[in-house]
Amino acid sequence: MSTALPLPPPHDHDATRARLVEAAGEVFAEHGFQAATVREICARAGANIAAVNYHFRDKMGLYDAVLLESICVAKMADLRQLAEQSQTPEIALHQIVNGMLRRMAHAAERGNWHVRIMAHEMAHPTSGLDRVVELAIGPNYSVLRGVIAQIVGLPPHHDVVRLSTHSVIAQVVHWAHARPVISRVWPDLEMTDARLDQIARHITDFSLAALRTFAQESTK
Amino acid sequence: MSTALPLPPPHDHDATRARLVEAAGEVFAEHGFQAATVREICARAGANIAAVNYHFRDKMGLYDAVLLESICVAKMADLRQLAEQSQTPEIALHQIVNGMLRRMAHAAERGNWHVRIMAHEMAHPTSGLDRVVELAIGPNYSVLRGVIAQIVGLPPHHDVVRLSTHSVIAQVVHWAHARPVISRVWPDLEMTDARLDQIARHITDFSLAALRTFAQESTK
DNA sequence: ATCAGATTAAAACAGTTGTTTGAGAGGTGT
DNA sequence: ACACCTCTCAAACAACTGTTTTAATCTGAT
Repeated sequence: MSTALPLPPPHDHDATRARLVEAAGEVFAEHGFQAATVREICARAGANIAAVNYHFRDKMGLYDAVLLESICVAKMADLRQLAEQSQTPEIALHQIVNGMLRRMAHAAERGNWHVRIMAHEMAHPTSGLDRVVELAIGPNYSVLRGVIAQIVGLPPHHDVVRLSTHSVIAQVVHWAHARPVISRVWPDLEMTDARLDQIARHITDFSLAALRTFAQESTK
Repeated sequence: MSTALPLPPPHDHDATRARLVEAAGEVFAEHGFQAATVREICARAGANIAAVNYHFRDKMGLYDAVLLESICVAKMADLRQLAEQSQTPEIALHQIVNGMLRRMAHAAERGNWHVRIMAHEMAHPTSGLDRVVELAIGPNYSVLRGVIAQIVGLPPHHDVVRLSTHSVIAQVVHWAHARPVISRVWPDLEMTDARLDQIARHITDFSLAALRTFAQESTK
C-alpha cells in the first residue's frame, strides 16, 4: 500500500512539506476531507505522523494548503489568454472547451487530484470553497461568459448569456463528474485522445448551434 | 441536534426500521458513507445504537437499504410514461427536462437526499452504484436516448445521439451538482418556481436548437 | 568543538468509531 | 400461569481518529 519514494533528503523543510501536500491531495481526492486520515497521508508521503501538525497547524491547515496549490494550478491554465489569442469568439469557445475538457479528463488519472477534490467539495462543501471559487473558478467563468456574450450578441449580464454559459460548463464538467455513471451506461467507451477530440468537437458544435439560433432570435 | 420524533410505538419492527432508513439517508447525504456515523443516524432516528446492527447487518447493510429505497423512488418517477404520453419528441424532451430538473432542485431541500447521495457516489463510488445505475439511471438514460434519436433522425446507437444525450443530461444535473459553485458565481439567484421554469425552458431550447441543426446535417 | 535552531522520530494522549454483548421488556400463543 | 419470539436498551469492546509530548537528530554559524 505504501509506495517507495524518491528518498527524502533529511531535514529539508520544503521537500517533506511538498511531499505531504502531494500525498494529501491524492488521499483527500479519494476519500474527501473527513474520511481521509492523516496517517495514510503521512505513510504515502513517507513522513512521520507529527509532520502534519508541525508543517501545517492541523489537518485542516494541510487541506487549505492542498486547495491553495489547486488554485495555483488552475490559475496557470488561465482561460483568458486562450480566449484573447483566438481570432473569433467561435474559435475561442472551441479552445476553451477543448482545454477544460482535457484538464478534466486527465484528472481521473495519476497525480491530477484537483478535480476529484472539487467533486467532494460539491457533495460536502468546506470553508475553503469560497477561496477556490473567488480565485480560480470565478475568473474563468467570467471569461467564458464574455465569449458567449459576443457570440449571441447580448450583454454578459443577460439571463440568456448566463444560462448558456452554464449549459457549456455543464457539458464539459459532466465528463469528469459523472464518469462513474458514464462508464456503466456506456461500457465500451475509452477515453483516448481521439475520443476527447470528438467530445470537445461535439460540445462546441452542440453549443454553437444553439447560440447561433439565440443570436438570430435576439436581433430579430 | 437531535430532533423530536413522532413517538415510536414500541416493538414495531417496520417503524424503527423505516425511521432508520430515513435518518440514514439524511446523514449519508450530508457526509457520505465513510464520514457518516451510526451514532448520529440513530440519534436522529430516536433509536438505540444497536438497532443498526439488529435490523441491518452493519453500517453497509443500512447503506444498501438506503440506496434500495433511492432506487424505488427513482423508478416511481419513470420517464418512460412521461415520454410516451407526449405527442411529439420535442414535447417529450421538455417534459423530461422539466421533470428531472425539478426532482434535482427539490433534492437540496427537505427529505430529498437521494440526489445528494449520488453526488457522494460520484466523488467516491461504492459497490452499490452498479445496482443504482442498472435499475434506476440506465433505463431513464435509454428513454432519453430514444427521444433524442427521434429528433435528430439517427439510430440510438449513433455517436451523435449518445453525445447529445449526455449534453442534455449534463445541463440538467449541473443545477443540482454544481449548486455550491453556482450560488457563489451567481449570488442573487433564487430557485423559485418561475426560475426553474425558465431554466427548464432554456435547457430545452438550447438543446432543441442544437439537435435540429444536427438533424438538418444528417439528412443532407 | 560548541551552541542554537530547525526538523524528525516514537510513544502516548483523550476522544470517537463500528460492532458486540447480555440482560430485559413487550406481546402472543398455549 | 408459563414459555417463546421479537425487539430495545445500556454498557462495554477493540480499533482507529487527530493531536500532543518528549527526546533525538541533523545543519550551520560561531
